[in-house]
Amino acid sequence: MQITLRTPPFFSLPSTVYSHGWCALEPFGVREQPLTLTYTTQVKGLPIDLYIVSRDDNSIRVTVQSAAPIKRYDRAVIAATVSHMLRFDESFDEFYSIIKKEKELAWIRRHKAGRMLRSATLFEDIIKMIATTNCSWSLTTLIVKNLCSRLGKRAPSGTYTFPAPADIAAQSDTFLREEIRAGYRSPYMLEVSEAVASGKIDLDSFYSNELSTEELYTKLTSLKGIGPYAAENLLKLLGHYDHLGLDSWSRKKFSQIHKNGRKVSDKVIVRKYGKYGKWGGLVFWLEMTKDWYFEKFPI
DNA sequence: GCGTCCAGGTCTACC
DNA sequence: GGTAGACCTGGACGC
Repeated sequence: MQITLRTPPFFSLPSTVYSHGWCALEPFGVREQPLTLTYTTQVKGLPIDLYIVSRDDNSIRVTVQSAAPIKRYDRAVIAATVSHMLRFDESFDEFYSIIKKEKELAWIRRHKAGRMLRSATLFEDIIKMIATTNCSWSLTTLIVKNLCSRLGKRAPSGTYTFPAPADIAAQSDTFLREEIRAGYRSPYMLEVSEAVASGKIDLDSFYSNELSTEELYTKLTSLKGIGPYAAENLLKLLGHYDHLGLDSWSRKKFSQIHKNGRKVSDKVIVRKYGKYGKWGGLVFWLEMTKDWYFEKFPI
């Protein structure tokens, strides 16, 4: 089955796929020539593989592979999932209008960059974000890979879906520590999974337009294991770019780009992007990753 | 090959 | 409110 979706203005599949490290975390995958974003998910319990490619006529084509026929009305569910992951529902007109005034940022417009890839659900993004904290990228990929292969559902291609909240919540702390290699993050992952699975937390409410960035930040940091770094980067995946989401890598990169490698305080970095208002976090991230758009993606 | 040290972000206890 | 130490792992390094 194939689904064709119209893309919004300023959309680029390569720029979205390589916007950050998410495309290297299962159940995402990337194939080259033509660039294809793959993702394993499920509709009504049926595991499916998605293959997303760009077309010349401002559209993308999604090829769906499944072990059983997909119902016609499930096409809308799949289309909504893809639109959500590629941020079709967000407008970047204001962002492009602001950066238009700056020559050094012209490349962003040229590359149609700015849309940051996200998972099918906020739950998946939260667990993945916890897996990025206080460890190497190789450990992050291992934890996520283990979660999928041990607790996800197998799709026709042999890849696995990301586990549902109840699937993680049903596990023991020991299992997550020893089999998933999540270490001390295990109780954090369990707590979030249990809260979501039981309905104690409604993550869909986090997408509400009525919530301010600060209200969302408070909600996110109230979750165990989510501190300033994780919350600020999750905010970006929720469409709020007011905060920078600083971590050791981006601090170092900033000092290399702007201060000749000299150490800089967070206050200095935050001040520099203050002029971009609510888009400051996005300008910061794009500046830090500019070389990815001109050289090879590092992961 | 083995042991040691370090980096990484968040939580908790303490001042 | 600010700070120190613990948490856990992979990788780098020295022997």
